[in-house]
Amino acid sequence: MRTIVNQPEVFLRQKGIKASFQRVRIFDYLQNSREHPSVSKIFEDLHPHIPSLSRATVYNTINLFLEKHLVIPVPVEGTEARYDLSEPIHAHFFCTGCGQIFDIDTKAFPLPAELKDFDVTETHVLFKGQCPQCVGKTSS
Amino acid sequence: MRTIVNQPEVFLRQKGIKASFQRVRIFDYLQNSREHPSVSKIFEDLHPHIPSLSRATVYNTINLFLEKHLVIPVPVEGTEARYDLSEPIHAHFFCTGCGQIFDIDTKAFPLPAELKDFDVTETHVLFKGQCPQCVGKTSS
DNA sequence: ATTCTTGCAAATCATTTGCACTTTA
DNA sequence: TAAAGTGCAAATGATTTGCAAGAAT
Repeated sequence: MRTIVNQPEVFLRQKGIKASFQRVRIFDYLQNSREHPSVSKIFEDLHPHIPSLSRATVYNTINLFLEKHLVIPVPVEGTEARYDLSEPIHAHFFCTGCGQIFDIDTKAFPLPAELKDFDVTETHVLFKGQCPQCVGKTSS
Repeated sequence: MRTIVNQPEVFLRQKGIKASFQRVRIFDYLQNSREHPSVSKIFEDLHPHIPSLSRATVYNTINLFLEKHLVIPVPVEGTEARYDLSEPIHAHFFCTGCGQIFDIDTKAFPLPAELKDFDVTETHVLFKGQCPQCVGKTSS
């Protein structure tokens, strides 16, 4: 269960990020989105409400959030990067039918013995297939 | 442990793929590579030996191999796709220091109950961090 | 006033496409 | 010789960069 930050400006400052209008809006968007959005999606959804917003600013902001570890890239292959707020370990399910990415609760993955000399900082588990809404539909 | 195909032309035909010179070379390259290479890497390594080779052919071939399920994309974020020959389930470790991707043997990941109505066709486990060679070095 | 942020446009990089030429069954 | 494969160059799409103008401290 995600913890919603209700004072994003304070939260951003604590992370060493100056809380500009655009950054707060993008952070709010990420908090309220469950779709692990791409930069394009963020831009297209916010642009109508912030007409002056530029794609470059969304890229700048996401890259800043990445540096400060507020967001992580969801490791799905494909041409467009998708992002998620950093959270305790959880898995993702990527639907090859509709492209949605679902959060899946899961216990921590037991670390294989092979990795004992590695410094493991992140674990990602990705399932792929069809979600219940897509299972019925043709898949040709 | 990977099974090496020593008659790639026969193998490709069995998969319904016409065994052109370039395709056999690219398949051989994938078999002998342990680096989960990108298209650029494949191209740059083969080009000196096959001067006529074109990047487009490498893309065509990889896309064909993907269709025929000979290779799978390794789901790491980043701007360049990386590929692996299809294999029984295993995990990957991505080193944020040197960019190497290691194969890690692992038991099948137990399917979370949440996914009972999903059609799960693939499971990917990705660990990230620093490999033993990079752990010592500065990380600023 | 200095520093950081934004927004535009141009640049870059990965990937795809269109098409003419070559290979091969 | 028809069908499929290759290679080049141009097109597309995502992302980054350079820079001038704007906002914040």
